[in-house]
Amino acid sequence: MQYRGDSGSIRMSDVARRARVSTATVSRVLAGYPHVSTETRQRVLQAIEDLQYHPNRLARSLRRSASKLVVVILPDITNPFFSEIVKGLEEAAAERGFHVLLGNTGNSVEREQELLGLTDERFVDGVILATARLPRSVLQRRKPRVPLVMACEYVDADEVPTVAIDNRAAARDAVERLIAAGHRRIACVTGPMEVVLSRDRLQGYLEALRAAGITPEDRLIARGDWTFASGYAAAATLFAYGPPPTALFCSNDEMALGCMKWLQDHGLHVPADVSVVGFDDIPASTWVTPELTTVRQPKAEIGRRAMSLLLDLVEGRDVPRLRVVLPHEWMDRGTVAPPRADAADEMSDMG
Amino acid sequence: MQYRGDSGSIRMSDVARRARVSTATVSRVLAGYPHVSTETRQRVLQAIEDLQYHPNRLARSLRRSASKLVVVILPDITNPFFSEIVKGLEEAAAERGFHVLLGNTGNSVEREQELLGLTDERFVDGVILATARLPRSVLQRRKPRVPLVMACEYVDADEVPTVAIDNRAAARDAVERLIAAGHRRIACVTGPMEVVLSRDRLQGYLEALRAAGITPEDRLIARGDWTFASGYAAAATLFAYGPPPTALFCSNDEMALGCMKWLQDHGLHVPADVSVVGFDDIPASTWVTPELTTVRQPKAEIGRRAMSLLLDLVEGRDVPRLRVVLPHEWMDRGTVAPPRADAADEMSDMG
DNA sequence: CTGAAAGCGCTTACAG
DNA sequence: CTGAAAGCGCTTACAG
Repeated sequence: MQYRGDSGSIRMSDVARRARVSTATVSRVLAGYPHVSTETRQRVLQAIEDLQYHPNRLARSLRRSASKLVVVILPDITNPFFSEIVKGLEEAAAERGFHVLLGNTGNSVEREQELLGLTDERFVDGVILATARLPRSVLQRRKPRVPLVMACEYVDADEVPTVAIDNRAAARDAVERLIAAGHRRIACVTGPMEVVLSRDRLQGYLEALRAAGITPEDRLIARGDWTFASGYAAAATLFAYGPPPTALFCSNDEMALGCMKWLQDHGLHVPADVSVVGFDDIPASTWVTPELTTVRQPKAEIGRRAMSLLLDLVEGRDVPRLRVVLPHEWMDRGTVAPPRADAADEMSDMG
Repeated sequence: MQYRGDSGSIRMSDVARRARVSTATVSRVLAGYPHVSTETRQRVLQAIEDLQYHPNRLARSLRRSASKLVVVILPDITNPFFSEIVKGLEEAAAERGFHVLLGNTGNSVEREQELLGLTDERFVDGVILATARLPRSVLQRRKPRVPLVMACEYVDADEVPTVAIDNRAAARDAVERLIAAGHRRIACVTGPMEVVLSRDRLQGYLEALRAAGITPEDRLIARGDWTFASGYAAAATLFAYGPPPTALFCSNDEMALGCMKWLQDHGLHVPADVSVVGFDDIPASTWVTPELTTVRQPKAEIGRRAMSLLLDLVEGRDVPRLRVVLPHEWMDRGTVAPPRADAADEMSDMG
């Protein structure tokens, strides 16, 4: 194939020979080092141009022991939530002359390990971890070869730098809004319980109920796995028996959309019959009718802050705080309304 | 920070010293080279374990002049279409012992150049290009340092390896279905005209119309940029004046969803009043009600084939064909119906 | 079975 | 202003 023809890859020494200088000089020209005579510089530049020379980045990185490369480990690029996070990460990296490469784990622990391996092998200067399926014991045991910052997720370990919102408070807020609208039979669709975020959001839900004097019911808590399909299935479960919930609080938007679909498929109107609240504010939350009411995470900002924290660590700067908590925002759209009067009646029967 | 404490990174020579062997031997153990005495192997393994040694991948790659790393350049990870492509790519890479890292251009030509630069600098062994905003002249002028395969997109250049569907045929098929359902006033929402894919799909649309003896009307062609918002805006344009279309053929699903939203917001029913067809078959196409009828691309398969083609080139294997065309599929869901009788009447007036 | 030595392609003190 | 030389951390013929 024509692509194998690079066996004779051009090296710096080729440029040096052509320009009749040493490689040291070529290197200096490339680095923009000031003390090089204009004439020599010209010759070198010309030779580089003639030869279409590109420095070997592997060699450079090895020598400098810095690659100016950061890897971002994502659980699932399928999840639109991460798109904006990545945008923020990339912005902040570009500003400081770093490249970012994305590693997709597809929720596989092995892939996550493999990608973290890239950092053990010092192939990159730093890593952003936007997932943590890896048991936290493993994460703590690792002695990081390069700086690591967690975005969105966190581990309880004291010293892992993290940028995220307060998930518990955000969930509590959301459920309080439902309660304020008059709901009392509020169901919760959670994410996988192995993920701290899911536990936090469930926690917030429970806190809000208790604070309002509502006793949580097991039957009103359904577990999903973040996907649309799992939201759809969760709704089916929640409406299977017993007095049905009048509102659903979902741990992410995709599951909330799944719930809405199930409700529509079964002749229930949102929000007239059932209110639905999501979490994250992904683009698709405004693609449906009615548009989804949700808790917005400042995604781009999380990305920017996480990257800038990481690069501070990479560059050995002084970092004031290792944990950054960003504010969430209530996006009041079309899926929350007061419960129907008859639902309220039922409720007073129960009370 | 604790993270800077790696100044004294463990090298192979440390392992060698501790195991009382040469680095050559350590390297052999690591490589699983057979002719090493069991005893020596044990000592080396123990030393590696004790020291928590990880080989420096930069050094290894430099020496071997192969990194076992492939970079995938994506226009926009926001686009769910690419998620499944990536899944296929990763599967095929993993099978053959390669890592894949994702590079997101965010539709920026500069970012695309930068990422291609990574290949000039031989940081990776190969590259998959799932976008090509770069003018094709540039792409052809480049003498690739490492193999490159295009996925989905293509350039007319004869010799760039490509895996994709036949976009023109797929679009023609879709529009023929609408015609078969009785539609004659069919609008088209295109992607950006700089992108070949958009031009191909528009071409297919025009071919289908002409083959049915329908004269294309400029006013029924609206240009979008792949986003939901642009689909929404396109619908507004198409229904602004003149006899309204009875069906919309959209160059991707996200724009189709935007059109559906506009129609719903304006009291028009899909598909009773207007039929809508998308392209790609992204997950969200089944999140809405009714579910979107669309043209499915075999995304995972495109990914797998593209990667396996790339790795064949990387490994210098013989490659039978440089261009692979995969079949598309018509996903008949809920957004296509015959036009209303009155719409048909209007039409005969025009005919 | 094992080691000494060269070399992958750069960069960077150290001289001059 | 410029070059000779050492070295980043590996791997791999070449000897023995």
